[in-house]
Amino acid sequence: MPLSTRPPKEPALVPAEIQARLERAGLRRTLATRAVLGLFLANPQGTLSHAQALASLTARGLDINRVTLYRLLDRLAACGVLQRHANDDARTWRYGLADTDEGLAPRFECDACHRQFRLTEASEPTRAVASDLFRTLASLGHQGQRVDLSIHGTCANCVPQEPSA
Amino acid sequence: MPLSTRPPKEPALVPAEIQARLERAGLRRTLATRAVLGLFLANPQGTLSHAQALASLTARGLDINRVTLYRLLDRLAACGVLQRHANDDARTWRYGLADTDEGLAPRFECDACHRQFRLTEASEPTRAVASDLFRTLASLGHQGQRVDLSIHGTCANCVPQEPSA
DNA sequence: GATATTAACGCAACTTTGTTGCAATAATGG
DNA sequence: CCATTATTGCAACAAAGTTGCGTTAATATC
Repeated sequence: MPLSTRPPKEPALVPAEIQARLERAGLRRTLATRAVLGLFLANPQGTLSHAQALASLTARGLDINRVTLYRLLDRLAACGVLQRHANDDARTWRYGLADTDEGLAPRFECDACHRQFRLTEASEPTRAVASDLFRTLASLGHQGQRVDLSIHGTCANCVPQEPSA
Repeated sequence: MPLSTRPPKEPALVPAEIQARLERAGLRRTLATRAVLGLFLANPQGTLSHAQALASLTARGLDINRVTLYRLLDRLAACGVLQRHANDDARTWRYGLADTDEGLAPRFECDACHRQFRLTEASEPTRAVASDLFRTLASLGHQGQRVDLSIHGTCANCVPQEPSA
């Protein structure tokens, strides 16, 4: 069941990899940091906008200032825990857990409900294309560094054929 | 020589495909429309932000209102002549000629000079991945509609090893 | 060619999203 | 416990894009 609607569970254990990045960056363990991290860990393939994250936090009773959240998300992205990218449908940023392994998974966004998640099933071909592109770029004298693959469409929940009610 | 710095040439002939789309959408042939179209046709693989387009127009003596340009770019995107996508480095839109054929050309953006262009050379393996992704999505119950592939890196002009001066 | 219709334009005001300055607070190390 | 300094909250700011509305000018029709 992809794109679950249930709210993410409590903080959860912080994976060693992430813990290490936080420490290396000298980030403190504050209430906000743990809550936000918990948000992303509860749905590792999903992405959240600042507004969505704020709403989730508020919904669970955490009264985090909007500026604080902006800065926290920035910080987490800066130290490599989160990955930030532009939302293609609005002038906003979207954040998701950074790939800890080599996994370069394409992002899928539903144009109806605007939820996003990573397509880990397709990370293999994506990797292949990435290296192909890097080769092509190199032959032209350019230097490729980061490949970003995203697919827009309609998710299972929003496909008209499937009433699901 | 990719990413030429020279200003695009004059209006140029409007390809039939584009002309058809303009007419189908009932767009009028105004000074602004022709000028903007000329901008993109002069560098078919490149993309322009609103600000860049406005600067180019102003530079060649055309005093187009900024709101008018916003609306014109929207209109051209709406009727399928241009393609709009979010700029990954700033909260802005970027416009480029829409692919007329089936080709899904990845976009390359130089993180140093922020110029962008389409990598037409790499469209073959990319095309394969697109249909592959659609299959994967379908098997999960989702419906893929549009694939967007972008690469960030450093372009030949900005690679430190190559002085080029 | 004159006239009516309406897309396109220009201006000003507004909205959304994100950022900055700064004083107050609270993790963390000793 | 105390000092240090990352983090927070507030308010004010800034950039990019949008909306309302009266005016201009393509296009169609006579």
